[in-house]
Amino acid sequence: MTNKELADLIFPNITKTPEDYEAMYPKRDLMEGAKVVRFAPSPTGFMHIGNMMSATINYVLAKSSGGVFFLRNEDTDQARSVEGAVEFIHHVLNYYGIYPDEYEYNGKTVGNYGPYIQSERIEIYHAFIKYLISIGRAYPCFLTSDELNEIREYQAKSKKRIGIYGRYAKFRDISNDEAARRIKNGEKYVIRFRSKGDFNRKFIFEDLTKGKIEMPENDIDVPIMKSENLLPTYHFAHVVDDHLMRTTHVVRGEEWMSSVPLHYELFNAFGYKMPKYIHTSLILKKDGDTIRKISKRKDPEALMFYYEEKGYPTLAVIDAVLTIANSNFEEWRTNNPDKPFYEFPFSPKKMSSSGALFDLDKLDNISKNYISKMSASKLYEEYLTWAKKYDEHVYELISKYKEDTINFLNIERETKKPRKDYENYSSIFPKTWYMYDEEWNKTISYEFTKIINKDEIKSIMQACLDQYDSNDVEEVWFSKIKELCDQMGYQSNMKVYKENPDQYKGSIADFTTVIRVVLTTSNMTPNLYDIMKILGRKRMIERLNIFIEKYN
RNA sequence: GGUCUGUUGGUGAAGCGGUUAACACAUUGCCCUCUCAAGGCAACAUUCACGGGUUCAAAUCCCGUACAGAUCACCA
Repeated sequence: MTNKELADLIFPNITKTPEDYEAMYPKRDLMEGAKVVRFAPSPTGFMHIGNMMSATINYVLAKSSGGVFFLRNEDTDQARSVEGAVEFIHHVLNYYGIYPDEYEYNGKTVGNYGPYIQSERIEIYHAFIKYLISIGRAYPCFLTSDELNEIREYQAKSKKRIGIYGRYAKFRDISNDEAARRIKNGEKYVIRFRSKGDFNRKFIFEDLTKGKIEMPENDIDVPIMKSENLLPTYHFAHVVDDHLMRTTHVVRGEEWMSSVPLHYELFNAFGYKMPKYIHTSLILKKDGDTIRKISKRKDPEALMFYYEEKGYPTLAVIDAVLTIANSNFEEWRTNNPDKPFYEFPFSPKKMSSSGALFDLDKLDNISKNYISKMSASKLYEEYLTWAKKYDEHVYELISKYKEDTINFLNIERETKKPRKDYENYSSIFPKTWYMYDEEWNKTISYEFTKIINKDEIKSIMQACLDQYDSNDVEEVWFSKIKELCDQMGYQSNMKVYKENPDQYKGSIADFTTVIRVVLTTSNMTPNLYDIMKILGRKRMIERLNIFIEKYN
């Protein structure tokens, strides 16, 4: 029996050849230097920060070169597929504005190089496998999992290289007739690639971030098609898909480095040119004293749910990711504060070659800067959108008090050096809750610093309210406060006070703290003048009364 | 065990044979100041994992060692 006959026996219904597909998916007509890249997650888990980094880099690479960014769903491992994972991928990409040019979702396909879901490409893979069998570069292997385990154990024990190669490839050289007999017999089998490599020979391949790397040739007969669902393995799908989809640059995790020799041989077997590779380093996490790969199970910040729930601005997250990915992004960002991130000239060479710790402090800092530069109304919109999804109570309050909320968020905002006190939307309410009357029914503790005499506080408040005129500009208001301060035995000049603190009941700081705390319960708030203006006389009196009632 | 990669401060890092070893985050201190936030200023690696070599000169080049990570599935 010839190879061709064996191939026909295994794939009787496959009539197309690699050449047919070659014609169906011609080279893309793009400008010189345009990069074709892909984000190809497998829905075996929810999208995590590493995926995010990969997606972002791909997007930037495509956008900045006038190329194409497509999304491919790598769902060949159906046993491990997680419900909702695909939906979440689309959600995240959409949420962060990383829109693929080509994709397939909910029955809709965009792009001419599909299908973009691997399980729908099974016929294509079969045509390529059939071809390989017919030229003698692939064969059915009937090794059972018990046999496989035995081989592995033996190899481990005798310190040999692990894998199916050389004499361990038991079915590599059986006759086609025997293979056919076993298949007709109903025996389970996988299709393995027939490697021609020599482990003692080296080849050099160039990774765009790590540089030239010398590696031994592959000599392992890896499975390219699984026995159960007849789907290809990752390695084979990668070669077929990225060739037919005309990918120019493959961005993938460092863990794939060691399969480069295999991919190299696979591409060569078809006579195809390898794409360029950008192997990105892992994102690590410091756990006590040890540094390890970030874990979806242990580290909440590993999964993309985290950032959305906390309410980080999307662009802040992207900047944080790019800061880790490319060492000169930060510099570019300070020089180009308003440019969209995808205009960043990403350089694979500038990627760190060692793993980086994902630094949440850094994210907070980037995020604070972003939020401080938003207009109050824009911030309000974002805050509202976030609250609607993640905090109903806050949503109701800020909807009801829209004007107050915007005015409050605007305090010390539209200035050259705006306040930077919110790193995400979920951190706003804990710092602003006192603006909402409804919240005052809950337990209140007043955080006074120095003056704690109830009657004294009452008279200070009374005096300040008597003098309060909402038409006063800040300077006028404050000079009135100072005047009262001095009249009541406090010192309005901090310098003078510090020289002889014993001569006064307290300083202007102690004096204003009284007003601040009675009105907000907190001794740490933004500008008092603005807060009083937003509250208005009526509410200030109410709050004084609440104080008198509750404070002992 | 084989194969590959890496190792500059608490973190991300710049550096590519001669620099006071950038910058950013964090931390600490001071200043400013009605609190807070912000801002300003300053401190924080006598040294680039270790050992050897090349050189007038090494974080930078070479060799070795140690340590760390990745990978060696019909998972991606």
